[in-house]
Amino acid sequence: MPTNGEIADAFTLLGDLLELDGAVRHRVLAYRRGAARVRSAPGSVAEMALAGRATDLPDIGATLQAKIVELAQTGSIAALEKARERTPEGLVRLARLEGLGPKRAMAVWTALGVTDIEGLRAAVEAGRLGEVPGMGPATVAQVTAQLADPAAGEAGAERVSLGLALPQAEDLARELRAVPGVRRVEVAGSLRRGRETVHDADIVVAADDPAAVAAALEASPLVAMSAGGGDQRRAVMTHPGLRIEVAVAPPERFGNLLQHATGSARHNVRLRELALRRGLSMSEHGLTAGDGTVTVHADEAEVYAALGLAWIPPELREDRDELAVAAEGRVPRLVERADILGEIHVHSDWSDGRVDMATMAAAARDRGYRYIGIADHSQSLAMTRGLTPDRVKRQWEAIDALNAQIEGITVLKCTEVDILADGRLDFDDDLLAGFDLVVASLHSGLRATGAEGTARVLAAVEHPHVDAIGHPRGRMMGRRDGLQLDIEAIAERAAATGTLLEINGQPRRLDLDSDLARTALAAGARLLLSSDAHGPEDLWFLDLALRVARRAGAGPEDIANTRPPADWRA
DNA sequence: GCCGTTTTCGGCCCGACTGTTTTCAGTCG
Repeated sequence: MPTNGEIADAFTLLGDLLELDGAVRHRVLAYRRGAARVRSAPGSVAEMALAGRATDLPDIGATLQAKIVELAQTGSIAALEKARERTPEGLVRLARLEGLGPKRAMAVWTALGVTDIEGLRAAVEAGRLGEVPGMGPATVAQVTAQLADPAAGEAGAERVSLGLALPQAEDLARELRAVPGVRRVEVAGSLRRGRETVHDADIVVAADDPAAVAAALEASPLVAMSAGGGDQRRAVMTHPGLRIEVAVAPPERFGNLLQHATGSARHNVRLRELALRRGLSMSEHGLTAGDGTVTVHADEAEVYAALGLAWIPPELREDRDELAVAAEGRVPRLVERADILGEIHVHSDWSDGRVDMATMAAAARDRGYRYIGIADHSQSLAMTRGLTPDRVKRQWEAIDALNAQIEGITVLKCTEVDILADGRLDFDDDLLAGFDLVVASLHSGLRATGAEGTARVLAAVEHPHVDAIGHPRGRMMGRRDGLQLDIEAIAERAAATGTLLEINGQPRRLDLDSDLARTALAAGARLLLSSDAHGPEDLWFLDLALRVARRAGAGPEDIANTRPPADWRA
């Protein structure tokens, strides 16, 4: 049975090949919309299609459903194979290079016979790219620069974690707020929507004089180089290599610009379609009526209100069902930073943390937490100085002493106990019973494929002493995707046993991700937010986990951290 | 290829910017 990801990949490729072949634009877009819809669907779309129910999903019609059935039953799609014969697949990567696109990629093929990246490299080295009609020196230089990267044109190349991009964007936003004449500055785009990875950052600025903003960018110590732009938008590159787009509008239409720049693109398309049905043309410049009068909005909520919609949290603007929900005024109350009372998965220098428990507890108190759970590693994880049972008991004594001395916060005796290869835990039950709370995590066998990962996680979920599963999938961005978990099965058992599933806020983990978390919530499970901090400066990673939870649609009642642990079982 | 507060056919979001242009197509977000 093909996974949603495999179906989505097939549709994406088919759309790309059709686009190169010059197919009608909206047919191409239909495949891309279908791919996105399948990819984010909570259950198996192949099973739905075999039951004739995939057409219940928006953007999936009879034709796409038939192709999903074909893929499930034969392992391939005839239309995709035909498209591959007609158009070399390597051109897809060419078309992804900046400055190229489907038209120019095809022109390169026609003029030079180049069908893949390697062929393009050879053509560039031979100085022949400029022979292609429509390719001037600027485009040749742009393409040549990208070819130095071995991953040039690969899908998803150069996506960076939310946790690495967000601080850079916020630092620049803070600088811009101090510029004379600047009234408001917000981080927008996929960062504002809380996407786990982004390929650039967007900042919007309310100011009457765009030139002052441009000058400030030019002078900023955070900026390595300017990356072009005009009066309304400028792009810069930070020293770590993040591209940040800065858009400027006068304060009276800041709401229109913020809404536009936040996206998602699909959400905005739906919004503009809705506007058209009401006789309004919508853009970042405002709402234009049929007689040409333009209405502008200083605040974003006014834009939605002008279309008869309640304001929609940015994390939900992904073209699921949010417009219908907002039209009915049923927008959910998502979990917020102020709801968070504490967390139970941070480390100390008893294992691989950088500071002692008292320092961590004081830092947690400074964030307004009422409790903090020290969850150091268990004995099997030797490289982290995992605790033996003897050291666990000494740590408990130290925590008792700390609680007697520290004020304003309660320190909890927790552990991040390893789930061993056979699904058993790294401590025996007697010892586990002595902890306030037990987080069980996988740290080995994370490249396994198939069902064994699910079985190990399920064994831990069923364990009577386990309160939460840490970073369930075990992904590490840029290194491994982690396990292919049957998250529905896990979440159902987690709901039945009262076991929490963690959203780990480490920038390279963000695990569960928002799609898995959304599915887990639908199956009735509750979530635990963790920074997995190894020092005080990591505690803000919890804010990243919070964004992921909001993207999953989680409200305060879905998140354990909004309550004291004493309430969790109830 | 999808879809319906104009529709089962004929539409399908909107604008900025760039480069190669002799008036605009292609790309990008």
